[in-house]
Amino acid sequence: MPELPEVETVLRGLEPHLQNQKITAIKTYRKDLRIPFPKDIKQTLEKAKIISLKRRAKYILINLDNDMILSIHLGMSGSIQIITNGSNYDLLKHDHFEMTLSNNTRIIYNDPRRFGMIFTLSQDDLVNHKAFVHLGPEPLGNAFSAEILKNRLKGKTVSIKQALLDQTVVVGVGNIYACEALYMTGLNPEKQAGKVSLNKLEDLVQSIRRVLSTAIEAGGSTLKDHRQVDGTLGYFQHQFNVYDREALPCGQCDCNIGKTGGVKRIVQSGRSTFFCPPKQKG
DNA sequence: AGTGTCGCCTGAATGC
DNA sequence: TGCATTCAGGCGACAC
Repeated sequence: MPELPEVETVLRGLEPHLQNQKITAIKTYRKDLRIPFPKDIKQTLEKAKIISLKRRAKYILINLDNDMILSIHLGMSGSIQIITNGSNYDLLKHDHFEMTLSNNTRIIYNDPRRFGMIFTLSQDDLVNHKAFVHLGPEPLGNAFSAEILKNRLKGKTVSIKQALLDQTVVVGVGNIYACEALYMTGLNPEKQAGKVSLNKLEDLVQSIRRVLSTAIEAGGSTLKDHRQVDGTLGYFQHQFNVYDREALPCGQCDCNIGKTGGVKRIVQSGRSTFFCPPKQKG
C-alpha cells in the first residue's frame, strides 16, 4: 500500500540516521521476500559507507561508496523501524532484514506479506536494470506533462484508472492516489485512456502532482508524530475524498446522498475503484 | 505490443 | 467458538 508519498516519507525519515554512516553488520532472518536476498548481500554491504539516499518510483535507493546501491521496495505491507543508541529491541514477527550502522543505529525491515524486495545493484546497472528500465516519468519531476501523458496513452483502450497504475505510463501512483487524482480532476475512471482530451490531461497532471505533494506534506507531520512514539516508518493513514468511502459522501459532497448513493465502488482489473459518479462524468 | 488474468503472502473481516 | 472463505494490493509472469 505504500505509494510514492509513503516511500518518500520513509526515505526522509531514514536520511538523517543513515547519511555518512558505515554499515557494520547485515542480518537476514529468512532467505527471501518477494525475491531472494542476494547471496552476497553481506559482503556487498558490510563495511560500505552510505553516501546518499534517493528515490526512483517506489524504490528507495541507498548509494554506497563502493559503487553499489541497496534498493528497498516496501511492497504492500513493508515498514522500517529505526532503533537508535543501542536501545533494547526484541525482534517482532515478520522482521526479515536488519542493518547495523557505525552510529549504533539499527534499521529493521518488517513485512508481513513479503511483497517487498531488497536487492543490490551497481551504479552502472541502474539505467538498464529490469526493475527500472521500463519505468515511466516521475510524477513530481519536470519530465511529467500532459503532452508526455497524451503520448503514452495514445491508442490505449484500457481505462484511465488502469493506465495510471501502469508503471510504464507514470510511476509512483497506486490505487489510492489514482482514485483521488481522478476525483480531483472530475474524470470518470472508466473512460478509455486514449480518449482523454489534452485539456483533461492538463488537469489530471496537476491533480496528480497536488494529491501526491499534499500526501507527502501529511507524511512529514506523521513522521514527527511517529518519531515521538516509536521509530516505525511506513504506511500512514490519511483523509481521503473517495478512497474506501463506499456509500459515504465524497470529500466535496453537495449531492443528495439518498438519491445518488454516495461514493461508488467498482472493480477494475481486480482492483477496487472508488469514485463519485455525479462529479466524475468527464 | 497491448491487454487480461493469475499468483505471491498474511491478517483482518466476514460467513456459516 | 471455530473453522473456512474473502479481501486487500504492487508487480512480475504468463497467455493470447
